[in-house]
Amino acid sequence: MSEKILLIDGHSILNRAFYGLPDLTNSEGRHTGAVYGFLNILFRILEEEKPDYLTVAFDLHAPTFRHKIYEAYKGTRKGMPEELREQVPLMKEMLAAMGIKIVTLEGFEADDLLGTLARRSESAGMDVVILSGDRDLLQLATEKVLIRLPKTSKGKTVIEDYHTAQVIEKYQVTPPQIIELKALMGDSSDNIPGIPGVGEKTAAKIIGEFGSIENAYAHLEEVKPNKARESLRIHYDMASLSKTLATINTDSPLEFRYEDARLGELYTKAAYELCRKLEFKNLLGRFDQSEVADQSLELNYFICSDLSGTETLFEKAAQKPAVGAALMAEKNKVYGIGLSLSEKEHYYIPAEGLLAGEYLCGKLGMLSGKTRICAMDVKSMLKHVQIEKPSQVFDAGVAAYLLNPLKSSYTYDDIAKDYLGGLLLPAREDLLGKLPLEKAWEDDLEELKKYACYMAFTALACMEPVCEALKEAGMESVYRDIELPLVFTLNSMENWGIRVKGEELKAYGEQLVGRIHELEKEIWDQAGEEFNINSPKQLGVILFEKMEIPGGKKTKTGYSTSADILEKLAPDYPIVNDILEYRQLTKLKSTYADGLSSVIEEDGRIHSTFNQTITATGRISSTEPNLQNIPVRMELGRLIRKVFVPEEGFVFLDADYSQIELRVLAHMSGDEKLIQAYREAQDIHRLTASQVFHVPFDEVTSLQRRNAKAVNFGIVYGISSFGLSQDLSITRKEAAEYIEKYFETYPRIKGFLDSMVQEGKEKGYVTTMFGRRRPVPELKSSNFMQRSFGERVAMNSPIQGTAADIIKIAMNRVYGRMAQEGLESRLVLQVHDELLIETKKEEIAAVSRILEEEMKGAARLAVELEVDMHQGDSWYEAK
DNA sequence: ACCCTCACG
DNA sequence: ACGTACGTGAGGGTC
Repeated sequence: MSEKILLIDGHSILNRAFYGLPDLTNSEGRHTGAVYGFLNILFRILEEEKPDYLTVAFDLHAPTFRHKIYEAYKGTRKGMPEELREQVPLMKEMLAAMGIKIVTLEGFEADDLLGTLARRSESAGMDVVILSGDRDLLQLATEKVLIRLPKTSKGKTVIEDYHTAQVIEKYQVTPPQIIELKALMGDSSDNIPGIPGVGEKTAAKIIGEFGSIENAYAHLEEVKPNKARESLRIHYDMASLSKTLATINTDSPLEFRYEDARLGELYTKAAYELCRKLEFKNLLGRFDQSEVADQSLELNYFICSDLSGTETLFEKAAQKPAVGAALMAEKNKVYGIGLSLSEKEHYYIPAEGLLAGEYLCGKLGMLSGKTRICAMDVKSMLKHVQIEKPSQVFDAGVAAYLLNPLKSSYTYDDIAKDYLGGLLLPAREDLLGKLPLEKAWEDDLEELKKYACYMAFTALACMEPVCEALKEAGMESVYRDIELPLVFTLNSMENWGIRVKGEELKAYGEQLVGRIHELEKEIWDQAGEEFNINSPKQLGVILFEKMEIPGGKKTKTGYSTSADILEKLAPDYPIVNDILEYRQLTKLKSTYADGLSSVIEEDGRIHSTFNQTITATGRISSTEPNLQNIPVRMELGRLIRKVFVPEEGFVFLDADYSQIELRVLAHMSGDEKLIQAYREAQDIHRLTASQVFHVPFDEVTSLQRRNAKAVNFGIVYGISSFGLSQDLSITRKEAAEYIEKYFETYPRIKGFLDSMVQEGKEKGYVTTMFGRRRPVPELKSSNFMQRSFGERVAMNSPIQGTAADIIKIAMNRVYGRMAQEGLESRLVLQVHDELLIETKKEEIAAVSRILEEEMKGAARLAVELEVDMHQGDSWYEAK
C-alpha cells in the first residue's frame, strides 16, 4: 500500500475555525477558539486518513510573486481581526509542541507550498490529502490528490471531498480549469479582477465549451452570450493576468525532507501543557496520562486505616496552622477522607470498619476547632462535618470564584494550574473518568485515593497565594465578610429546605391536564392536522407555511415562534391565542407541577442547591430544582406558590427590597435628582415620567409612567435604543429620544455609566461598591456586537453585583441574629431581592424586627433601602 | 449536545 | 451594516 501525506492550509483552516465557531477565551482572556477548532478538525482528519506524513503550510507577511505582478493583490492576510491574528503564533506553538512540521517560504503563499508538495508527493507514488477551507485548491485535485473542504452547516462541521470526478460533477470543469473559472469570475477576497458581466454560470459555460480562456479568445466570435463576448474582448488581458494570479505554483523551490514530516507522537508533554494553559479540557482526554505523569506532581501519600494511627494523625494535624481536607462523599455516603498536612505529607483515610464515616467526620469537626480546614468546597463538607464558624475554614472554590467569576467550574486541577505556578495535576476526569464516586470506590480505589489527596493538597497549598491574590485585588473583605459566612448561611438554607404539599401540587397538575387536552384538540382542528405543538419547527411550518400567517423567518434554524412574536398575531388568529395558552399550561405542568413533585424528599420538603460560584455578577443561583423562578407574574402560575407552606406552628415572613438596583444606581452615581426622588419616597416611575416628559407629577398618564419604568429598567441593563424600542414596541428614534431626555434629567447617571465603561476598558474589569470584580474581556473585542455587549455588561454588573452584595450581607446578618437570639425560625429562600423566613409563630415580632433592621442596615446608601414585608400561611399569601 | 422557549429577579 | 436589552435554570425537540 502506498504511503499517504496530509497537507494542511494553516491560515485557511484557522480562519475557517475562527469565523465558523464561537470565540473562546481562556481565563486569562486569551482568544483560543480558532486554535481549538483547528485541533478538532485536525484530529478528526487524522483519524479518518491515518497519514504517514503531515505538514502545515502558512503564508508569510512578505510580498509574494503575485504582488510583484499585480499591485492590488490582497492575498489572505489583510484585514485579519486582532482576535484571530493573536492566535496565529499560538497555533504555530501548538503545532511545534506536537512535533508537526510547519512549512513557509518567502515569496510564496501556503497554496503554492501545498501545490508543490502535492505534485512532488504524487510523483513519488504517494496518496495526497489536502485540507483547506479555500476552494481554489480544487485545481490541485487528481485521482491521487484528494481535496477536503470543511464546511459548517447548522453548527456542525461537514467535509466535502473532491477527487477529479467530484470536481467535474460539481463544477462541470476539470480541476485545472478551476483556474479559468476564477480568472473569469474574479475573486473579491484576493482582489483578483474578473471579467465584468461574467458570473459563475456563464464562466462555467464558456470554459465547458472552450476549455480555456485563451481558446475562448481564439474563437471569440463563437462565445455567447453577447455581453460576455464583448466583455472578454475588452478585458482579455486582465483575464490573463487573473489566471496567472489564480494559478497555484506547483514548482516552488521549497526545501522539504519527508522525514521531518513523518507523523510521530502528537500527544506530547509540551502539547498537553499547552492544552491545559489554553484550557482545552475536551482535548486533554486524548493524552495518555502515563506519558505526562512525570510532568505533574507525584504525590506520595500514606494510607491510614487503623484506629490508633488515625488518632495520632489527627493529633499531629491539630498542631499545624492549617490542613487541607477532602471529603469523599456522595449521596450521604462517606467513602473516605484525604488529608494534607504540608507540601509533602498526605494521607488517605478510608471509611470502613471501626473508622466509620461518621467517626471520621466527627474527627474532622473537632479538628476544625484546633486548626483551619482548607477545602475546595466547604459547603459540601458542611453536609457531613460540624464546623462552628467561618474563620475555621478556607474555601478555595469560593476564593477562586471571586478572583475570576467567569470560569465554568473551580476544580482543584484548575486552581493548581492558576495559583501554584502552573502546576499540572491530573483532573478528576483523568483519574476517575466519568465514574461516580460509588463506582470508583468499587472499581478503582487507588485512583480515588489519589483524587482525594490531590484535592486536599491543592486546598492547603493554594491558600496562601490565593489569599495574597484576594488582597491584591482588594477583595479580602468580600471574601471574609460576605462570601465565607454565606457558605454557612446557604448550607443552612439547603438543609432546611422548604415544605411542599405534594398532594396539592399533584392536584394542581391534574387540573391543568384537562385544559391542555382541550387546547390541543382545538389547535389541531384549526390547523387541519395533528402535529407536535411543542416542536417550534413543526409549529413554524403549520403557522407560517400551511396557514400562511405573515410573520417570516427570524432564527438560523427556521421560524421564530416565541411569545413576543405570537402575541402580535394573537388578535387576528384564534389559533395563535390557543397556542400561547397551551404553551403557558404545558410549562406549568412540566416544569413546575411535575418537575417540583419529583424532587420532594422523604421529609416532605424540597432541598434546592444554592450555588455560590456560578454567576458573573455575584448573584447566587438555585438548581435541582430552581426555586428562584417560581411563577408569580400570572395568576394561574402564581397559584403554585400555595403549595409552598411552613410547617405547623410556623408562618412565612417574606421580605423584599423595593427597587434595590435603582437605589444602588442612585447611590453609586450620586445623582442628586434621583437621590432626592427617593428621599421624597414617591412613586419613582411616575416621578421619572414627570421629569422626563416635563409634565406635572399628578398629570402623568399611565402610558408615560409605563415608558418611564421601561427606561429605568433599561438604564440598569445598560441602555440601548434598540433594546428599549423592542421592549416598548416603539421606533428606535423614539427610544433614543426617551434615553436622551432621561440623561438630561439625571445627568450624573450618564456620567456614571460612561465612567464604568471607561474603567472597564482601562482595567479590564468593573467593581461593585464592596470591591467584587467582574472581568469584561469583551470590551477589547474588535467585533461591534461583542464590544457593545461588553459596554452593557460594564454598566450593569456594578449595579446588579452591588445589589447582590447587599442582600448577601443581609442574609448573613439575619441568619446570625436568629441564631444569636436562639430563635427556631429559619431562612429558607433567597430570590435576588427577596428573603423568605419560615417563622415560628411566637417569633413573628422578633423576626420581623430582625429582617427590617438587617436588610435595611446591610449597606449605608445615599438613599434608604426600603423593605416590603408580608406574612402568610403559604408563599402565595406572604407575597 | 445544542437550540428554542419561558419561568424568575 | 452589524443585530442586542442584564443575570439565571429547566424541559422538550432535534440531530
